[in-house]
Amino acid sequence: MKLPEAKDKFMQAWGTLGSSWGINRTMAQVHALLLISPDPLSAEDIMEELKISRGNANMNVRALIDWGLVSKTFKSGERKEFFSAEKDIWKVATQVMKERRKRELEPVLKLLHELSNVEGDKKDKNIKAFNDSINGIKGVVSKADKTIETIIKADESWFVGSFLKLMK
Amino acid sequence: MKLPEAKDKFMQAWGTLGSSWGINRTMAQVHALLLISPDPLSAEDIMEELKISRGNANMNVRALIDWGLVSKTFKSGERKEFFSAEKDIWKVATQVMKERRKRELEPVLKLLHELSNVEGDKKDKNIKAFNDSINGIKGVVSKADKTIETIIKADESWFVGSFLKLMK
DNA sequence: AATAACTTTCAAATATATTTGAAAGTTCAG
DNA sequence: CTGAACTTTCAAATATATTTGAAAGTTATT
Repeated sequence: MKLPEAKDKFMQAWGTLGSSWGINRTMAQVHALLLISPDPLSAEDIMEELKISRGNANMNVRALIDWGLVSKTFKSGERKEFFSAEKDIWKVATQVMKERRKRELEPVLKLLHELSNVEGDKKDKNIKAFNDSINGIKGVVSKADKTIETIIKADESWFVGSFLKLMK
Repeated sequence: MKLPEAKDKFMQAWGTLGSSWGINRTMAQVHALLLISPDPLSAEDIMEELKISRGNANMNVRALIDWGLVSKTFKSGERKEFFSAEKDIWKVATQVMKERRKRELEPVLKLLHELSNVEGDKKDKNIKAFNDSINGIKGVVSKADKTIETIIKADESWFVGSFLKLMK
């Protein structure tokens, strides 16, 4: 397969994967494009490669910066901004985990805590079923939360090298 | 907080969480409803509780069955179907991981493999950047894939009890 | 201070995803 | 069989999310 075709398939696939994980398709495609570019790209480059408007390019690049996956760079003598993506995929993965943990897991945990004890007769089977569910979910969600925290703090070599051995 | 309010907040939150993880909001709400119901519910019950149409209720219940999270049950003397959700949250979590792995991770891995070696001069920096990206991603994705596989095979007590200790 | 080179914003347009509801399909009791 | 009780389907309607592009904003240069 030639490079242009491969690039295209990759950006497509990254976009699809992103959108099934709650990340806007175009944002994921911009990310893919920057990931495989050896040099930083300008807004124009992005608009052109992905055939998207200036506004769209701008918004999605901002979002990626907000997620900590992309940063601005400057070329001497050029006034416009260039963008480049973090190339270390392990860092990308931990950064995404960190953000999603903060944005989604933490609020859910907070709510689950609030829902932990409803008023009323603990013998009522509706109340009992509810409390049991909430507690079960709370257990698994907070375990997942702590696991992610540990993974984020661990370094790549640990993950790559030891994880599977430890799990045996 | 009283039960009806708590139920409502929970179904709401589960719906929101679902939709940021690529699961249709209503499907997640139906799931939440069944999770906290001590007894199986009929299509009518679901329609009424969530104020959704028959078709919608039917489609989402089917999808949940398809995901292995909900099953049909019957009441003697009743002709209609009742539905109940798997109550063990650990099983729910592993089931979801299993499905997403199959539906999303595996196809991406297959593609990454195909993209692994593009034709052309390995010294060309565009080709080099592309190959490096793809290989890096392939490494992390397949590691994640294997990790999920291991977690799925492990049992709950392992996860709950030993995971954090092992990670230290 | 005026202009040029750029970036940001956001209301309107478009595209995508979900929901509805009525018709068609199925199953079962009589 | 037939009709009643139920489930499924799917085209059209609705709701939600994304995209556009032109105007407004910003910043550097002369």
